[in-house]
Amino acid sequence: MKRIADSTVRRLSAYLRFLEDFEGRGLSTISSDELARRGGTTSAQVRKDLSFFGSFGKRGLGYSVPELAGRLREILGLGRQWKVIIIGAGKIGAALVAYRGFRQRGFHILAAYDSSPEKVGKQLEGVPVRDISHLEKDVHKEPPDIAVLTVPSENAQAVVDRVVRAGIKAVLNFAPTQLQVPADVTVKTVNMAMELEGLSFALTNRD
Amino acid sequence: MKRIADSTVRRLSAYLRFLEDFEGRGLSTISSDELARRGGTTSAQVRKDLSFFGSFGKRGLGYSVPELAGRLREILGLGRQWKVIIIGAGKIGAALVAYRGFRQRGFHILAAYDSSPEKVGKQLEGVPVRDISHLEKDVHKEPPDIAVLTVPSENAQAVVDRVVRAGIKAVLNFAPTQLQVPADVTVKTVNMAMELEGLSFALTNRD
DNA sequence: CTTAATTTGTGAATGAATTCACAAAGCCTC
DNA sequence: GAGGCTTTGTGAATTCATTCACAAATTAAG
Repeated sequence: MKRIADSTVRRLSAYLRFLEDFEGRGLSTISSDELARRGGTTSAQVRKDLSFFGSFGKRGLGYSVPELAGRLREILGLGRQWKVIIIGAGKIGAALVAYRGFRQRGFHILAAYDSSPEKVGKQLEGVPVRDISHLEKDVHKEPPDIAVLTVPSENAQAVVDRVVRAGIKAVLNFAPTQLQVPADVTVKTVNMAMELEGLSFALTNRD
Repeated sequence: MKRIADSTVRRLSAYLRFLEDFEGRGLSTISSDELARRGGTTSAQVRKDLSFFGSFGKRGLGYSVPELAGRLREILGLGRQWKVIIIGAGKIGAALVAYRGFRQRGFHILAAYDSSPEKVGKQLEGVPVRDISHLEKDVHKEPPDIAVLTVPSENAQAVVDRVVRAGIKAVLNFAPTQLQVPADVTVKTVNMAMELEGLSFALTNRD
Protein backbone atom coordinates (compact mmCIF):
# COMPACT_ATOMS: atom_id res chain seq x y z
CA MET A 1 0.00 0.00 0.00
CA LYS A 2 1.13 3.53 -0.79
CA ARG A 3 2.59 5.27 2.21
CA ILE A 4 0.03 7.50 3.92
CA ALA A 5 1.26 10.81 5.28
CA ASP A 6 0.95 11.53 8.94
CA SER A 7 -1.02 14.67 8.24
CA THR A 8 -3.56 12.64 6.30
CA VAL A 9 -4.11 10.26 9.21
CA ARG A 10 -4.61 13.15 11.60
CA ARG A 11 -7.25 14.62 9.33
CA LEU A 12 -9.05 11.29 9.00
CA SER A 13 -9.19 11.23 12.76
CA ALA A 14 -10.75 14.69 12.75
CA TYR A 15 -13.29 13.76 10.08
CA LEU A 16 -14.39 10.79 12.18
CA ARG A 17 -15.02 13.06 15.14
CA PHE A 18 -17.28 15.31 13.06
CA LEU A 19 -19.09 12.34 11.59
CA GLU A 20 -19.84 11.02 15.05
CA ASP A 21 -21.24 14.40 15.92
CA PHE A 22 -23.46 14.30 12.83
CA GLU A 23 -24.39 10.71 13.57
CA GLY A 24 -25.59 11.78 17.00
CA ARG A 25 -27.78 14.42 15.43
CA GLY A 26 -29.31 11.89 13.08
CA LEU A 27 -28.04 13.38 9.83
CA SER A 28 -27.65 10.80 7.10
CA THR A 29 -25.41 12.37 4.47
CA ILE A 30 -22.62 14.94 4.38
CA SER A 31 -20.62 16.56 1.60
CA SER A 32 -16.85 16.93 1.42
CA ASP A 33 -17.47 20.65 1.54
CA GLU A 34 -19.20 20.57 4.90
CA LEU A 35 -16.63 18.17 6.33
CA ALA A 36 -13.94 20.56 5.14
CA ARG A 37 -15.56 23.58 6.73
CA ARG A 38 -15.64 21.83 10.11
CA GLY A 39 -12.09 20.62 9.80
CA GLY A 40 -10.57 23.88 8.65
CA THR A 41 -9.49 22.46 5.32
CA THR A 42 -10.77 22.29 1.73
CA SER A 43 -13.21 19.93 0.06
CA ALA A 44 -10.53 18.80 -2.40
CA GLN A 45 -8.33 17.87 0.53
CA VAL A 46 -11.09 15.80 2.09
CA ARG A 47 -11.77 13.94 -1.12
CA LYS A 48 -8.08 13.36 -1.78
CA ASP A 49 -7.58 12.02 1.76
CA LEU A 50 -10.44 9.57 1.36
CA SER A 51 -9.41 8.58 -2.16
CA PHE A 52 -6.31 6.82 -0.81
CA PHE A 53 -8.60 4.19 0.68
CA GLY A 54 -11.38 3.85 -1.90
CA SER A 55 -14.36 5.82 -3.11
CA PHE A 56 -17.04 6.03 -0.50
CA GLY A 57 -19.20 8.86 -1.78
CA LYS A 58 -22.10 9.26 -4.17
CA ARG A 59 -21.72 11.97 -6.82
CA GLY A 60 -24.33 14.66 -6.51
CA LEU A 61 -25.16 13.58 -2.97
CA GLY A 62 -22.13 13.26 -0.74
CA TYR A 63 -21.20 10.61 1.81
CA SER A 64 -23.42 8.42 3.94
CA VAL A 65 -22.61 9.49 7.50
CA PRO A 66 -22.81 6.06 9.16
CA GLU A 67 -21.06 4.31 6.30
CA LEU A 68 -18.17 6.75 6.13
CA ALA A 69 -17.82 6.71 9.91
CA GLY A 70 -17.62 2.92 9.78
CA ARG A 71 -15.04 2.97 7.03
CA LEU A 72 -12.90 5.48 8.90
CA ARG A 73 -13.04 3.40 12.08
CA GLU A 74 -11.90 0.44 10.04
CA ILE A 75 -9.09 2.38 8.35
CA LEU A 76 -7.88 3.79 11.67
CA GLY A 77 -8.02 0.38 13.30
CA LEU A 78 -10.64 1.38 15.84
CA GLY A 79 -12.79 -1.69 15.32
CA ARG A 80 -10.97 -3.55 18.06
CA GLN A 81 -9.78 -2.98 21.60
CA TRP A 82 -6.20 -1.88 22.15
CA LYS A 83 -4.42 -2.73 25.39
CA VAL A 84 -2.54 0.16 26.92
CA ILE A 85 -0.15 0.54 29.84
CA ILE A 86 0.88 3.84 31.36
CA ILE A 87 4.39 4.18 32.69
CA GLY A 88 4.73 6.93 35.27
CA ALA A 89 1.90 7.51 37.76
CA GLY A 90 2.63 11.17 38.42
CA LYS A 91 0.18 14.01 37.81
CA ILE A 92 0.07 13.57 34.04
CA GLY A 93 -0.19 9.79 34.26
CA ALA A 94 -3.07 10.12 36.72
CA ALA A 95 -4.83 12.64 34.49
CA LEU A 96 -4.53 10.27 31.53
CA VAL A 97 -5.95 7.32 33.47
CA ALA A 98 -9.03 9.45 34.14
CA TYR A 99 -9.29 10.70 30.55
CA ARG A 100 -12.51 9.31 29.12
CA GLY A 101 -11.35 9.75 25.53
CA PHE A 102 -9.31 6.58 26.01
CA ARG A 103 -12.12 4.24 26.86
CA GLN A 104 -14.49 5.83 24.35
CA ARG A 105 -12.20 4.89 21.49
CA GLY A 106 -11.53 1.33 22.65
CA PHE A 107 -8.24 1.95 24.44
CA HIS A 108 -8.27 -0.22 27.55
CA ILE A 109 -5.78 0.64 30.28
CA LEU A 110 -4.39 -2.51 31.85
CA ALA A 111 -2.19 -0.91 34.48
CA ALA A 112 -0.02 2.02 35.44
CA TYR A 113 3.62 1.59 36.54
CA ASP A 114 5.71 3.63 38.94
CA SER A 115 8.73 3.21 41.14
CA SER A 116 7.50 5.26 44.10
CA PRO A 117 6.45 3.05 47.04
CA GLU A 118 3.70 5.53 48.00
CA LYS A 119 1.95 4.96 44.69
CA VAL A 120 2.57 1.27 44.06
CA GLY A 121 -0.27 -0.95 45.22
CA LYS A 122 -2.87 1.82 45.08
CA GLN A 123 -5.45 2.27 42.33
CA LEU A 124 -6.20 5.18 39.99
CA GLU A 125 -9.79 5.15 38.77
CA GLY A 126 -9.84 1.40 39.19
CA VAL A 127 -6.53 0.90 37.38
CA PRO A 128 -3.86 -0.82 39.50
CA VAL A 129 -0.53 0.95 40.01
CA ARG A 130 2.20 -1.68 39.81
CA ASP A 131 5.87 -1.58 40.63
CA ILE A 132 7.92 -0.84 37.55
CA SER A 133 10.06 -3.88 38.33
CA HIS A 134 7.07 -6.05 37.38
CA LEU A 135 6.90 -4.55 33.89
CA GLU A 136 8.54 -7.34 31.89
CA LYS A 137 6.73 -10.13 33.76
CA ASP A 138 3.33 -8.44 33.30
CA VAL A 139 3.95 -7.67 29.64
CA HIS A 140 4.87 -11.28 29.07
CA LYS A 141 1.63 -12.47 30.73
CA GLU A 142 -0.69 -10.03 28.94
CA PRO A 143 1.08 -8.15 26.14
CA PRO A 144 -0.08 -4.54 25.74
CA ASP A 145 -0.26 -2.96 22.30
CA ILE A 146 0.67 0.55 23.35
CA ALA A 147 2.84 2.03 26.11
CA VAL A 148 2.20 5.60 27.24
CA LEU A 149 5.27 7.25 28.79
CA THR A 150 4.78 9.93 31.42
CA VAL A 151 8.15 9.71 33.10
CA PRO A 152 10.75 12.48 33.57
CA SER A 153 12.88 13.25 30.47
CA GLU A 154 16.00 11.88 32.14
CA ASN A 155 14.47 8.39 32.34
CA ALA A 156 12.51 8.38 29.11
CA GLN A 157 15.12 6.77 26.86
CA ALA A 158 15.94 4.04 29.42
CA VAL A 159 12.25 3.25 29.88
CA VAL A 160 11.52 3.16 26.17
CA ASP A 161 14.44 0.77 25.73
CA ARG A 162 12.85 -1.61 28.24
CA VAL A 163 9.48 -1.24 26.56
CA VAL A 164 10.96 -2.00 23.15
CA ARG A 165 12.89 -4.98 24.49
CA ALA A 166 9.64 -6.32 25.92
CA GLY A 167 8.20 -6.33 22.40
CA ILE A 168 5.82 -3.34 22.44
CA LYS A 169 5.57 -1.69 19.02
CA ALA A 170 3.76 1.59 19.72
CA VAL A 171 4.64 4.34 22.19
CA LEU A 172 2.97 7.61 23.12
CA ASN A 173 5.63 9.78 24.71
CA PHE A 174 4.91 12.79 26.94
CA ALA A 175 8.54 13.50 27.81
CA PRO A 176 10.02 16.44 25.92
CA THR A 177 12.72 14.23 24.40
CA GLN A 178 13.51 12.77 21.02
CA LEU A 179 13.46 8.99 21.60
CA GLN A 180 15.63 6.57 19.63
CA VAL A 181 13.80 3.37 18.68
CA PRO A 182 14.11 0.67 16.00
CA ALA A 183 12.27 1.24 12.72
CA ASP A 184 9.49 -1.23 13.50
CA VAL A 185 8.41 0.73 16.58
CA THR A 186 6.16 3.78 16.16
CA VAL A 187 6.57 6.67 18.56
CA LYS A 188 4.31 9.71 18.79
CA THR A 189 5.47 12.50 21.03
CA VAL A 190 3.21 15.03 22.72
CA ASN A 191 5.49 17.92 23.58
CA MET A 192 3.78 20.72 25.45
CA ALA A 193 6.97 22.72 25.80
CA MET A 194 7.31 22.74 22.04
CA GLU A 195 3.74 23.92 21.52
CA LEU A 196 4.21 26.71 24.05
CA GLU A 197 7.38 27.81 22.32
CA GLY A 198 5.47 27.81 19.05
CA LEU A 199 3.01 30.25 20.64
CA SER A 200 5.84 32.34 22.01
CA PHE A 201 7.33 32.49 18.51
CA ALA A 202 3.99 33.46 16.98
CA LEU A 203 3.46 36.23 19.56
CA THR A 204 6.98 37.52 19.03
CA ASN A 205 7.04 37.44 15.24
CA ARG A 206 3.66 38.80 14.31
CA ASP A 207 3.76 41.50 11.63
CA MET B 1 9.74 38.55 6.98
CA LYS B 2 9.39 35.34 5.01
CA ARG B 3 6.83 33.05 6.53
CA ILE B 4 8.43 30.38 8.71
CA ALA B 5 6.93 26.89 8.61
CA ASP B 6 5.55 25.35 11.74
CA SER B 7 7.84 22.36 11.34
CA THR B 8 10.84 24.69 11.32
CA VAL B 9 9.82 26.32 14.60
CA ARG B 10 9.36 22.94 16.24
CA ARG B 11 12.84 21.93 15.20
CA LEU B 12 14.36 25.18 16.50
CA SER B 13 12.72 24.37 19.79
CA ALA B 14 14.35 20.93 19.75
CA TYR B 15 17.76 22.35 18.85
CA LEU B 16 17.56 24.72 21.80
CA ARG B 17 16.89 21.83 24.14
CA PHE B 18 20.00 20.00 22.91
CA LEU B 19 22.09 23.15 23.14
CA GLU B 20 21.07 23.62 26.75
CA ASP B 21 22.12 20.08 27.42
CA PHE B 22 25.52 20.79 25.81
CA GLU B 23 25.76 24.08 27.66
CA GLY B 24 25.28 22.23 30.93
CA ARG B 25 28.14 19.94 30.01
CA GLY B 26 30.42 22.87 29.28
CA LEU B 27 30.92 22.18 25.57
CA SER B 28 31.66 25.32 23.60
CA THR B 29 31.00 24.49 19.94
CA ILE B 30 28.77 22.12 18.02
CA SER B 31 28.39 21.24 14.33
CA SER B 32 25.16 21.11 12.37
CA ASP B 33 25.91 17.42 11.93
CA GLU B 34 25.88 16.68 15.64
CA LEU B 35 22.78 18.79 16.22
CA ALA B 36 21.12 16.84 13.42
CA ARG B 37 22.03 13.47 14.86
CA ARG B 38 20.41 14.41 18.18
CA GLY B 39 17.30 15.78 16.54
CA GLY B 40 16.74 12.93 14.14
CA THR B 41 17.21 15.12 11.09
CA THR B 42 19.99 16.06 8.64
CA SER B 43 22.75 18.62 8.84
CA ALA B 44 21.45 20.39 5.74
CA GLN B 45 18.08 20.72 7.45
CA VAL B 46 19.66 22.26 10.52
CA ARG B 47 21.63 24.77 8.48
CA LYS B 48 18.62 25.65 6.34
CA ASP B 49 16.46 26.16 9.44
CA LEU B 50 18.99 28.52 10.96
CA SER B 51 19.62 30.32 7.67
CA PHE B 52 16.14 31.84 7.76
CA PHE B 53 17.29 33.98 10.68
CA GLY B 54 20.90 34.77 9.83
CA SER B 55 24.25 33.02 9.78
CA PHE B 56 25.43 32.13 13.21
CA GLY B 57 28.16 29.58 12.50
CA LYS B 58 31.85 29.65 11.69
CA ARG B 59 32.90 27.65 8.64
CA GLY B 60 35.26 24.85 9.48
CA LEU B 61 34.31 25.06 13.16
CA GLY B 62 30.58 24.95 13.76
CA TYR B 63 28.38 26.99 16.10
CA SER B 64 29.21 28.52 19.45
CA VAL B 65 26.92 26.72 21.89
CA PRO B 66 26.08 29.67 24.16
CA GLU B 67 25.74 32.09 21.26
CA LEU B 68 23.44 29.86 19.24
CA ALA B 69 21.37 29.06 22.34
CA GLY B 70 20.99 32.78 22.95
CA ARG B 71 19.98 33.45 19.38
CA LEU B 72 17.40 30.69 19.45
CA ARG B 73 15.91 31.98 22.70
CA GLU B 74 15.66 35.37 21.07
CA ILE B 75 14.08 34.00 17.89
CA LEU B 76 11.58 31.94 19.86
CA GLY B 77 10.71 34.89 22.07
CA LEU B 78 11.91 33.23 25.25
CA GLY B 79 13.87 36.23 26.45
CA ARG B 80 10.87 37.55 28.35
CA GLN B 81 8.20 36.29 30.70
CA TRP B 82 4.86 35.27 29.25
CA LYS B 83 1.73 35.48 31.37
CA VAL B 84 -0.49 32.42 31.19
CA ILE B 85 -3.93 31.55 32.49
CA ILE B 86 -5.35 28.05 32.60
CA ILE B 87 -9.06 27.61 32.01
CA GLY B 88 -10.41 24.38 33.46
CA ALA B 89 -9.06 23.14 36.82
CA GLY B 90 -9.79 19.46 36.26
CA LYS B 91 -7.18 16.72 36.29
CA ILE B 92 -5.35 17.95 33.21
CA GLY B 93 -5.45 21.57 34.32
CA ALA B 94 -4.04 20.57 37.70
CA ALA B 95 -1.30 18.50 36.07
CA LEU B 96 -0.32 21.48 33.91
CA VAL B 97 -0.14 23.85 36.85
CA ALA B 98 2.37 21.48 38.42
CA TYR B 99 4.36 21.05 35.20
CA ARG B 100 7.80 22.51 35.82
CA GLY B 101 8.50 22.93 32.09
CA PHE B 102 6.28 26.03 32.20
CA ARG B 103 8.24 27.99 34.75
CA GLN B 104 11.60 26.86 33.38
CA ARG B 105 10.85 28.52 30.06
CA GLY B 106 9.50 31.75 31.50
CA PHE B 107 5.80 30.93 31.35
CA HIS B 108 4.24 32.38 34.50
CA ILE B 109 0.82 31.08 35.49
CA LEU B 110 -1.33 33.89 36.85
CA ALA B 111 -4.42 31.87 37.73
CA ALA B 112 -6.61 28.90 36.91
CA TYR B 113 -10.35 29.26 36.22
CA ASP B 114 -13.20 26.86 36.86
CA SER B 115 -16.92 26.95 37.41
CA SER B 116 -17.11 24.26 40.09
CA PRO B 117 -17.71 25.76 43.56
CA GLU B 118 -15.60 23.00 45.15
CA LYS B 119 -12.53 24.15 43.25
CA VAL B 120 -12.99 27.92 43.21
CA GLY B 121 -11.14 29.70 46.03
CA LYS B 122 -8.64 26.90 46.53
CA GLN B 123 -5.06 26.92 45.29
CA LEU B 124 -3.13 24.55 43.03
CA GLU B 125 0.60 24.66 43.69
CA GLY B 126 0.24 28.22 44.86
CA VAL B 127 -1.86 29.26 41.86
CA PRO B 128 -5.31 30.61 42.78
CA VAL B 129 -8.37 28.95 41.28
CA ARG B 130 -10.82 31.69 40.36
CA ASP B 131 -14.44 31.59 39.32
CA ILE B 132 -14.75 31.63 35.56
CA SER B 133 -17.18 34.54 35.86
CA HIS B 134 -14.23 36.72 36.90
CA LEU B 135 -12.36 35.99 33.69
CA GLU B 136 -13.03 39.22 31.81
CA LYS B 137 -12.47 41.44 34.85
CA ASP B 138 -9.17 39.74 35.71
CA VAL B 139 -7.96 39.81 32.12
CA HIS B 140 -8.69 43.49 31.97
CA LYS B 141 -6.71 44.13 35.16
CA GLU B 142 -3.67 42.03 34.20
CA PRO B 143 -3.80 40.87 30.57
CA PRO B 144 -2.36 37.39 30.03
CA ASP B 145 -0.51 36.57 26.82
CA ILE B 146 -1.62 32.97 26.55
CA ALA B 147 -4.74 31.04 27.57
CA VAL B 148 -4.49 27.28 28.08
CA LEU B 149 -7.84 25.50 27.62
CA THR B 150 -8.48 22.29 29.53
CA VAL B 151 -12.25 22.31 29.43
CA PRO B 152 -14.60 19.63 28.01
CA SER B 153 -14.98 19.66 24.21
CA GLU B 154 -18.59 20.80 24.46
CA ASN B 155 -17.53 24.08 26.08
CA ALA B 156 -14.28 24.67 24.24
CA GLN B 157 -15.65 26.87 21.44
CA ALA B 158 -17.70 29.02 23.81
CA VAL B 159 -14.73 29.51 26.11
CA VAL B 160 -12.35 30.36 23.30
CA ASP B 161 -14.86 32.91 22.04
CA ARG B 162 -14.77 34.63 25.45
CA VAL B 163 -10.99 34.46 25.53
CA VAL B 164 -10.73 36.02 22.07
CA ARG B 165 -13.23 38.71 22.92
CA ALA B 166 -11.12 39.55 25.98
CA GLY B 167 -8.21 40.24 23.64
CA ILE B 168 -5.95 37.21 24.16
CA LYS B 169 -4.03 36.33 20.99
CA ALA B 170 -2.58 32.88 21.76
CA VAL B 171 -4.34 29.72 22.88
CA LEU B 172 -3.10 26.25 23.77
CA ASN B 173 -6.07 23.92 23.42
CA PHE B 174 -6.31 20.49 25.03
CA ALA B 175 -9.88 19.78 23.94
CA PRO B 176 -10.13 17.39 20.99
CA THR B 177 -11.92 20.00 18.91
CA GLN B 178 -11.10 22.20 15.96
CA LEU B 179 -11.56 25.74 17.27
CA GLN B 180 -12.69 28.63 15.06
CA VAL B 181 -10.82 31.87 15.77
CA PRO B 182 -10.00 35.09 13.89
CA ALA B 183 -6.81 35.15 11.82
CA ASP B 184 -4.87 37.24 14.33
CA VAL B 185 -5.24 34.63 17.06
CA THR B 186 -2.88 31.63 17.12
CA VAL B 187 -4.20 28.31 18.37
CA LYS B 188 -2.12 25.20 18.99
CA THR B 189 -4.04 22.05 19.78
CA VAL B 190 -2.69 19.10 21.73
CA ASN B 191 -4.95 16.24 20.77
CA MET B 192 -4.17 13.00 22.57
CA ALA B 193 -7.04 11.16 20.94
CA MET B 194 -5.57 11.99 17.55
CA GLU B 195 -2.13 10.73 18.52
CA LEU B 196 -3.59 7.50 19.85
CA GLU B 197 -5.53 7.00 16.64
CA GLY B 198 -2.31 7.59 14.75
CA LEU B 199 -0.77 4.72 16.72
CA SER B 200 -3.82 2.55 16.10
CA PHE B 201 -3.47 3.26 12.37
CA ALA B 202 0.23 2.43 12.42
CA LEU B 203 -0.37 -0.84 14.27
CA THR B 204 -3.16 -1.79 11.90
CA ASN B 205 -1.45 -0.88 8.63
CA ARG B 206 2.04 -2.20 9.13
CA ASP B 207 3.40 -4.25 6.21
C1' DC C 1 53.21 29.79 3.74
C1' DT C 2 50.99 25.88 1.69
C1' DT C 3 48.18 22.07 1.71
C1' DA C 4 44.72 19.10 3.70
C1' DA C 5 40.65 18.72 6.39
C1' DT C 6 36.39 20.70 8.18
C1' DT C 7 32.12 22.74 8.12
C1' DT C 8 29.06 26.53 6.89
C1' DG C 9 25.63 28.88 3.86
C1' DT C 10 22.87 28.60 -0.02
C1' DG C 11 21.18 28.20 -4.87
C1' DA C 12 19.42 24.29 -7.55
C1' DA C 13 17.18 19.84 -7.73
C1' DT C 14 14.12 16.82 -5.93
C1' DG C 15 10.27 15.15 -3.46
C1' DA C 16 5.87 15.64 -0.96
C1' DA C 17 1.52 17.74 -0.04
C1' DT C 18 -2.07 20.65 -1.44
C1' DT C 19 -5.01 22.88 -4.64
C1' DC C 20 -7.08 23.33 -9.17
C1' DA C 21 -10.21 22.19 -12.46
C1' DC C 22 -13.19 19.36 -14.88
C1' DA C 23 -15.37 15.06 -16.70
C1' DA C 24 -18.40 11.63 -14.88
C1' DA C 25 -22.23 10.29 -12.06
C1' DG C 26 -26.18 10.73 -9.53
C1' DC C 27 -30.30 13.41 -7.77
C1' DC C 28 -34.46 16.35 -8.54
C1' DT C 29 -38.11 18.74 -11.03
C1' DC C 30 -41.23 19.08 -14.44
C1' DG D 1 -36.84 11.04 -19.55
C1' DA D 2 -34.64 15.54 -20.51
C1' DG D 3 -32.35 19.28 -18.56
C1' DG D 4 -30.43 21.54 -14.74
C1' DC D 5 -28.07 21.19 -10.40
C1' DT D 6 -24.90 19.13 -7.21
C1' DT D 7 -20.98 16.71 -5.76
C1' DT D 8 -17.55 13.15 -6.30
C1' DG D 9 -13.00 11.30 -7.88
C1' DT D 10 -8.76 12.26 -9.86
C1' DG D 11 -5.01 13.60 -13.15
C1' DA D 12 -2.37 17.94 -13.74
C1' DA D 13 -0.53 22.11 -11.89
C1' DT D 14 1.16 24.39 -8.14
C1' DT D 15 3.07 25.35 -3.83
C1' DC D 16 5.78 24.08 0.00
C1' DA D 17 9.56 21.46 2.35
C1' DT D 18 13.61 18.78 2.21
C1' DT D 19 17.83 17.21 0.33
C1' DC D 20 21.81 17.73 -2.66
C1' DA D 21 26.03 19.47 -3.79
C1' DC D 22 29.53 22.68 -3.89
C1' DA D 23 32.01 27.22 -3.41
C1' DA D 24 33.68 29.94 0.34
C1' DA D 25 35.61 30.36 4.81
C1' DT D 26 38.15 28.77 8.51
C1' DT D 27 41.18 25.80 11.20
C1' DA D 28 45.16 22.71 11.75
C1' DA D 29 49.42 20.66 10.62
C1' DG D 30 53.85 20.64 8.70
